[in-house]
Amino acid sequence: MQITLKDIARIAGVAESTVSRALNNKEGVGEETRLKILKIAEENNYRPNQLARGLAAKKTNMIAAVLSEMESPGNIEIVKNIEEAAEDENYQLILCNTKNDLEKEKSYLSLLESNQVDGAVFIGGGLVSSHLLRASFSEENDIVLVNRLSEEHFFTSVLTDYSSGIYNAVNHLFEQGYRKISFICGKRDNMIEEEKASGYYRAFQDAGLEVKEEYIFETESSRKAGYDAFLEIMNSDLMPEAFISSRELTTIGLVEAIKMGGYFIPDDFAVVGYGDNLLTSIIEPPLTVLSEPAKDLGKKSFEFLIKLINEEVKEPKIEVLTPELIIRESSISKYN
Amino acid sequence: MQITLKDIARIAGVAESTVSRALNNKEGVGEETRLKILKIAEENNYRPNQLARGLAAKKTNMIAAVLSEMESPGNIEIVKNIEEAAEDENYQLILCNTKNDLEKEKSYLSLLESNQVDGAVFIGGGLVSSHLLRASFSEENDIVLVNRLSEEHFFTSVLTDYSSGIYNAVNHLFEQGYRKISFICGKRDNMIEEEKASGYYRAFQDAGLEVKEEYIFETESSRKAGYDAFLEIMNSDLMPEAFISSRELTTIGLVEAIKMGGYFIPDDFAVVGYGDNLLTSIIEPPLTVLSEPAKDLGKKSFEFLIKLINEEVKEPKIEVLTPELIIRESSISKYN
DNA sequence: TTGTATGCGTTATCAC
DNA sequence: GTGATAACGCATACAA
Repeated sequence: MQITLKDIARIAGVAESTVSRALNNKEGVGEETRLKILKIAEENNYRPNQLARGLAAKKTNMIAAVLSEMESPGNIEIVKNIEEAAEDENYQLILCNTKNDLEKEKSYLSLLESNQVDGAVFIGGGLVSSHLLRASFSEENDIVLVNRLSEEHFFTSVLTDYSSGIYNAVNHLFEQGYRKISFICGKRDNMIEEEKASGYYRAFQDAGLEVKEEYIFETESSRKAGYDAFLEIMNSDLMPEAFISSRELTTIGLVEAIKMGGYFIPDDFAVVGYGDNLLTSIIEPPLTVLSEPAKDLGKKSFEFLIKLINEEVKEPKIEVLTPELIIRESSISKYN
Repeated sequence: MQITLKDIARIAGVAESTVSRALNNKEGVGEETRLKILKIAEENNYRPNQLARGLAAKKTNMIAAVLSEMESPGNIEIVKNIEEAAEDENYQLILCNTKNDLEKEKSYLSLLESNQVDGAVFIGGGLVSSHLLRASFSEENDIVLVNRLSEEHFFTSVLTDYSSGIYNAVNHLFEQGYRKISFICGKRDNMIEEEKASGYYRAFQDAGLEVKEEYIFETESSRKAGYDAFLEIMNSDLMPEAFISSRELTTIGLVEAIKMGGYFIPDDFAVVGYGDNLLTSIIEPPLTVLSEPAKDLGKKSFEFLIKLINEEVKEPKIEVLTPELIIRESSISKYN
């Protein structure tokens, strides 16, 4: 059995409250007794029971990272950075994977409601569900959103400015001389995907060009969807010169399909993908990508969450980070 | 404020213990009262406080996944599978990243000792530290090791049979006609790396061939280390025909270096790498790899942990899973 | 079947 | 500076 605070009190011949104060570096305990208590605790390898502590203090020093999916390297990267930041502040991180299942999300939300965690950061996923919305209305639930939008209600959020990201990507392709640019994005009832699309439109508009709707493909977010999208396009009579893929997994599938079809990048098709990870940098040819600011997304979101928990801020804050366009071979025109 | 069990008892006009029983589906509560209680709980969105529950029942339904590093996709994959298995059993998972820092590992160990988690699975990392050893001697700490070895003491473990994995890899290369096979592994004071090396030796021995020590390179586990290893080899006068890289990151670096040097795989050098992930399957050419049984590593380790927690087993069990050799283009000899 | 009482390990509020 | 003592929210042994 672990040694408890009560045991230490008994050994030291003092009251539990004194031990508690000494161990927590609170004032009101003589230097001599403090030292004695610390020594006993050390010798007996005392570990405060976090449950009891959390119960009494109404604070667990745990937060939940609720992921919409664990497939994309980008999300993992964000979690990694949250974990790092959390560790610095002595917070533990509970990993939750909803797989885009609202029921699961709902159940993870109860971590907050049952006071098991002090706060939660939701990473990715569709428009906020009613559960989330409802939870956030209770002042006690501290929630931060990463790369996730809400319609009616403001959450403290850290977002990627996908619109300007795509805008830059399109312009880059324009500069390379490409005009027939196919855009592979997600279903546009998803606000984030709609935002990406807006960047596409805006770029064409600003260049005085007209968008041809046929060049926009809405697909699921998966490797296979990216692969299939290319096949479908090849079966049509549009012959794009370039592709922009707005998500990590579809980017991979798209590139696979192009290569599998015996085509060359960028000679036959230029490609701008999404996500700066091992894969996109190593694949042949190295891919021009929009690089998600994963590090800052992680750090910032945790920072916001801590401020919410500590009640240093009241109104929701929103920070928007711009993805960086990392230009590699896949989008460089040979006619340039 | 969240509604508590006491509140429900008051509303229902019964004792707290009755409410507790009803809510936990325990016997000894009338059907009528049970229904009434359940209804009240439902209406008020009651969430049991997990801290209080854990404190009283000495069980938190949380486990820790302690990762030696979060860089390798394989480890992430294992965590993902643990999370999945855990969710099925209604366990939460705390994510801990030690970055191979023993001090951090030690601090995460206190999660166990402070009863914040019911058990922990340690994924990867060097020989078990004394802290781990000590912790495991206390019967109360339920620990499972994944891909990690211990010298003196048996832990419940799920291991990858690296030795036979490498053995098979070497034999595969033999069959392809390669004899000068360079082996890039980790420092061999790490038992797992030593085990991998043993597979290399064994394969040569069984084939009646002699191992040339110069062909074995011990490096760090990183992309850069793999890259540098190739450069170093090119600067020597050994001209290997094939490479076996025993870790994910070095595999990637190695392939990069080969391509960067203007060489072709497998024409100039055959390659067998480690880790079946997006990258190794998509890279050009697709890599022959030893595929880590990540799914089973995850499932099995959680399964073991649960049995330890539930005290269904007493003595440590060890399960050894064999990595699968996935043969792709990178190791197929053109002279075959 | 139901209620009472106690304990889980800590923090916090009082007195002294 | 220190010590009782009451919470925190729930589970459980025992009594009724």
